[in-house]
Amino acid sequence: MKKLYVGNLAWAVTDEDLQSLFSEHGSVVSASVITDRETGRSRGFGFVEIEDGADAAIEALNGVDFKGRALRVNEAQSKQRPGGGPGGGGGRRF
DNA sequence: GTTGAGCGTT
Repeated sequence: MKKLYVGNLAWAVTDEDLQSLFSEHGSVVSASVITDRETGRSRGFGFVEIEDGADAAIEALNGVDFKGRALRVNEAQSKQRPGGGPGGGGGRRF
C-alpha cells in the first residue's frame, strides 16, 4: 500500500471527494482530508492510502483541475516510511 | 459568508 499526499485542494473538497476521485484510478484503502483540529475547516490538503494503482493515480490526477484548483498529488512524506523510496525526502517537484 | 504554503488525527 502506498500513501499519497494530495495538496492544493479547494476548501469544498472532502474525504468522500478524494475517495471517489482516486477510486477511479486505483484501489483506495482510505482517504482523508486534513481539517484544522481547532476550527474544523479544511487545511487544503489531505492523504490517500491506495492498495494498488497508486502511481497510476498520481500520474492521472496530479495537476488535474478539481473543484477549481489544480491537484498536487505525490507520494506522502510522513514520518513513517523509513524504507526510502524515490524522492523520499522533501524532494517536491513541479 | 474570509484565507492559500505545505505533509495528518486517532
